[in-house]
Amino acid sequence: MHHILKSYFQERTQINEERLAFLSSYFKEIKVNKHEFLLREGEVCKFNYFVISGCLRLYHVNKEGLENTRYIAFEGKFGTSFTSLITGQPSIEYIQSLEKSTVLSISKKDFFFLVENEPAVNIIYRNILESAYITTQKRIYDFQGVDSLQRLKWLLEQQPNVFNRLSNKIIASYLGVTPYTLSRLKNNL
Amino acid sequence: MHHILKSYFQERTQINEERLAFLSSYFKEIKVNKHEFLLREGEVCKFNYFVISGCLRLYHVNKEGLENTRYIAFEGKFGTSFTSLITGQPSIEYIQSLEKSTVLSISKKDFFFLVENEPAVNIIYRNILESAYITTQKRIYDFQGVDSLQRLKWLLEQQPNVFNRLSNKIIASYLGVTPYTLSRLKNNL
DNA sequence: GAAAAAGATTGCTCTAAAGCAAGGTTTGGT
DNA sequence: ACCAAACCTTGCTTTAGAGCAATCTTTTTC
Repeated sequence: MHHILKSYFQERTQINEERLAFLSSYFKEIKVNKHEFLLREGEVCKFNYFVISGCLRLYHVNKEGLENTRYIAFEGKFGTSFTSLITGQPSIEYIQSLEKSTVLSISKKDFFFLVENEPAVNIIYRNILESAYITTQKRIYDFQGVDSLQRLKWLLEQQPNVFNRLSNKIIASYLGVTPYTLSRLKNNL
Repeated sequence: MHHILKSYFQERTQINEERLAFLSSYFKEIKVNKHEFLLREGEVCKFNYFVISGCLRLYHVNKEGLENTRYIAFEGKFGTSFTSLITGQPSIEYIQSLEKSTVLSISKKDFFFLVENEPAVNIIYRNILESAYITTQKRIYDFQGVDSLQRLKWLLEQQPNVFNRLSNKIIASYLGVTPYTLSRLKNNL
């Protein structure tokens, strides 16, 4: 049982060691290389991932071939394409590791079994959805109608990890600007 | 008990008449005029609303005074500032009726009581959060890096109610363009 | 550790959409 | 039904950021 997963549950629920050991038995540790894919567009997402080290990126490629990054899951966070996991439809987004990473993987079936039958996981799932709601509301309001320099400053303040650990190409696709523009913006910081 | 609320629960859960009657007793019908506010920026949100007729708009005003509309709840939908409801923090967004509307209101306390104690409401809440997740993922991917004409076409296809029932000013603030631009775009449809 | 590939920077040009102004239209209040 | 206020449209100007090309730098691979 990984101490990062343990803390994650203990910070958010009252759960005893026995239940923790039980539910953690459903997670399987996997190692992924930099730039490896855990899900590709068109595939149905069958797993939820909890990042132990490294990070996962959720992104979409539009018809013009333009990449759009929606979320980065760093260590200590869950990350998956919940839209595909929930609906069972093929995913429109990719899940890719951006660094050599270790993640815990749990199957969709097991995850939703625990959501129904293990109160702590029910709380965790609600928590994930609520956090996603709050984060996305913030992102919509802070991005729309705001110029790119302000968005960059927002990122620096709100998500310093994204700015410090990831390449400009990824940051640009997160901010919704071209790498050219991002490069220029950095001169104005 | 309102038949629209009844259908809402029956479509999403297995719930009997008795439990339905019980939980519906927590909702109180209120009438609001066009352009009336149910929540203003800075206030803590204390209610969840279910729209019977008319519609509610969730929007934010940024420091430049620019309005940004995030969500429209039409009849048969729940709508509130969940971020403020969940966190207990003052809301950064307004809730305003855009038409003469009838809504069912349930207090935050009662709502979360039912989420914990009435399985159907627990399912409904999860359902609301999951839908919000799916909708917002879609919106982020379909809006970012896409020009304004394509966004307008998307709206027409995905949310015809927004296009048909609301003023251009509101539609523009939903699409993230100025009313000038929207007016011109409509010539290119 | 060298070659290749991917990524970053910067000058220049181009374009989508913002911003302003003025005139026309619709809506709402009394 | 009338007046005021809000809203919509359209011509003109300005601007933020896209797109391309060339060069430089860092990272990956064998």
